[in-house]
Amino acid sequence: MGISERRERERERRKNEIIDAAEKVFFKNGFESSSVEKVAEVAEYSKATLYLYFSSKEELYFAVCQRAEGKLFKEVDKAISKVEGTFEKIKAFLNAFVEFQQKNTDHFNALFYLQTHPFSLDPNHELVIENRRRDQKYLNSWIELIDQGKREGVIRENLNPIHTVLLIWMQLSGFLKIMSVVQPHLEKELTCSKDKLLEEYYKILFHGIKRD
Amino acid sequence: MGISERRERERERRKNEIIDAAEKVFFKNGFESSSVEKVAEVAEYSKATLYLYFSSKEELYFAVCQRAEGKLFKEVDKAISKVEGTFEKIKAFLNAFVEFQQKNTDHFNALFYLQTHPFSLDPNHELVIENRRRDQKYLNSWIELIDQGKREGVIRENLNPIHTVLLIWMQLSGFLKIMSVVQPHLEKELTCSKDKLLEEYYKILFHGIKRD
DNA sequence: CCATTTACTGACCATCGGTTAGTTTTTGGA
DNA sequence: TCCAAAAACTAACCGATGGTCAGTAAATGG
Repeated sequence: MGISERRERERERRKNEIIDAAEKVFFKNGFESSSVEKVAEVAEYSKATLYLYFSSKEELYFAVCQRAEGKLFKEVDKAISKVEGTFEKIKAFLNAFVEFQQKNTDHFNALFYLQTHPFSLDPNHELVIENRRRDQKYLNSWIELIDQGKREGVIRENLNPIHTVLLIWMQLSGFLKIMSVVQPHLEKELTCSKDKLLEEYYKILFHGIKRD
Repeated sequence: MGISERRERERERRKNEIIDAAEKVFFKNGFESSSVEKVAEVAEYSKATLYLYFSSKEELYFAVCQRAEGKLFKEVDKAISKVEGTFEKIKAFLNAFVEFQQKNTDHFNALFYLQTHPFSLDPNHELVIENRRRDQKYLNSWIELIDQGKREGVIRENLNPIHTVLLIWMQLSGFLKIMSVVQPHLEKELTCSKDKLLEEYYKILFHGIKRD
């Protein structure tokens, strides 16, 4: 049937247009302060129609975040592929992440909010499963990188690659999020710039994982 | 006037009872999913009465968090005072923090939510100023500790104490929060326990800041 | 030509944060 | 003892919001 396929395609396109609208609204006001009504207005549909495409406000937000994550992964991949060597790749990874947070603060905050906010989405939801699979795949490539670093002898032998990757991820997201919250206050009251702090972070991290 | 003082005292006591009730409700359901109506019900007042004591839901939440932070600081202080030596104190600090998160997950999550969620509380509000002063004081005592470690020669010379303290704080809160979110998933899909991960974190951090 | 499916929406509901207008209780001076 | 002012409290309300439902209009396909 050619017609039903065209219909499916158009439905997908409309869905994407709704995500476009949702992105604008959510990025501007955050999850809590955005209303489905407003998203519908920007998408030029009625609110009831949005609920034909997304079953809840959370699902809509999740779709926006998934797209943002795709963008992040893509940019990080690009940055990594430009350099050679385990340590250079780790550095490129960190730098790309920081740059992403600086240049796409909206995307980053949305992703962080999703990760730390207890959403009540069904774990068996198609989108959620797909997302988990992608995250897992990405994580594995990082574990592989650290493992390679160990084999090359540039990373300390007594470090577990899985732990190391998870820790870097945890530290980095904690760093970036808190930076985005306290940055202005920081520079005034502690005379402490973001760049200096980041530099110090690299220093401690690299010293912590590098082989003597 | 003895009467007006007694009145003030009773007002303060009622305020505390409301915070007791708010704590129960907020800890059980989180900020978003708790309603002021529900807090009022538990406190055995009408909702309108709560607004005579707290000017918004956020202010009420802030009061709950301030109490939680007091508890955290107290426990951390207790743990530190038991040991001697800079590195031992840092270890005690980290352990106390982790233990607090494990034993008082509700308190910890409330504090983290407050820190990362953009609340619209007046920065000149009495409670907010008092809180900032306490945080600052606490931070300073930590900076002093790291500085002492440097003078003693157990911490690397090229590390800035302010940066180091902030980084430890950022890393730790990122670590604990993500742990509290992904812990079940982690153990199943990555065969990676919290304790092992924490151990690895200590390893990397200490290796990163310790003098060779 | 018509029954079914698809796409869509206005009007509605329940809940929630916050306000208002008003009642009851406590007080302190005459 | 009386009474006006202040303090403590609340029922009823408001506007906004996430989500639902009954129903319309158009495309589809036999």
